[in-house]
Amino acid sequence: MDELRNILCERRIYTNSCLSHAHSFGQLLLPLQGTLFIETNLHRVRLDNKHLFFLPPGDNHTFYSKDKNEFLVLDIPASLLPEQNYKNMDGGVYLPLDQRWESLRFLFLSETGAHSKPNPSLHDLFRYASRLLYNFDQPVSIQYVQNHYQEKISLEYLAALEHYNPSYYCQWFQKKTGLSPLAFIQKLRLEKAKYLLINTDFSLLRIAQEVGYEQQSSLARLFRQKEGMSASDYRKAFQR
DNA sequence: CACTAGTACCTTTACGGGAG
DNA sequence: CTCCCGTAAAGGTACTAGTG
Repeated sequence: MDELRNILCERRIYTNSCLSHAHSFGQLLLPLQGTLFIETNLHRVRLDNKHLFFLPPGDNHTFYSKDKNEFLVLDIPASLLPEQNYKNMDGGVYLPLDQRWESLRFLFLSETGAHSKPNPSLHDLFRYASRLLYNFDQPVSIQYVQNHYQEKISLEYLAALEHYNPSYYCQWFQKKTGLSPLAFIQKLRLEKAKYLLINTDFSLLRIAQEVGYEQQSSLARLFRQKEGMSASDYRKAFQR
C-alpha cells in the first residue's frame, strides 16, 4: 500500500485523531472545508481554509480534527520528489493558500478520482506545484536560513548571498518575509526548541545547542520573552 | 542542573541622502 | 519613485558569576 506508482488525488474527510505515523510517499493537503490539526517533529499547526501543508516522505506526523472537514489530498510517490529538496523540508511545509494555490486547487479538483492509470495532467500540475513548494522563486538567502537555522548564521553572510549591504539587507528581508532576519531565525529556533522540550528529555543546554545557540541562557531568555514562561515550565505544562 | 543578572560586544533599525 | 548605502542609537546575544 505504501509503494505508490502514480499520484493519488482525492477528497478526504478526517475524523477525530489518528496515531502518529509516516509513509514512504509525500502528501500535499489542500483545504476544502473545516480545519485539521497536524503535528510533526517541527510544526504543530491548524490547517484551515487559508493554509496548505506538505508532508515530505518519511516524516512522522499525527492528525487531529475537531469539526466537520474535507481536504483535497495528493499522495505523491517519492520518485517524483527530488530528494535533495524534500530532505530540507524536515517537519513539513506550512504555507499560506494564496491565489496561485487556489487556482492549483481548482485544477487538482478537476483531476480527482480514476488512479489506476498514470494521469499526465496531474503530473504536469504537480510539477508546477512543486516549484511553489520548493520555493524556486525564493531568494537564496531565505532558503539558506530555512535550511541552516540550527547553525550560527551571520547577517553579513546572508547579506553577501544577496550582494547587499547588511544594513539594507535587514530592510529587504523584512519586506520579503514580514520579519527581520533575526526574528525569522528566532521563530524557527523556538518552534524546534518547543518540539524538543515536549518530545525529548534533553537538557536545556543541549536543546539550545540543537537549535543554534551556544548557551542555554540565550534560549532561556528568548523563551521567556516569546512564550511568557521559562522553558522548564513549558516542558512541565506540555510534556506527555 | 536550571535559571537570573551584569556587562561587553554585536546586530538591527530608523533615518538621511545619493544614484538611476 | 525605487533601490541602495552609511551612520548612530537602540536592542539583542554570548559569556560569566552567582543562587537555589
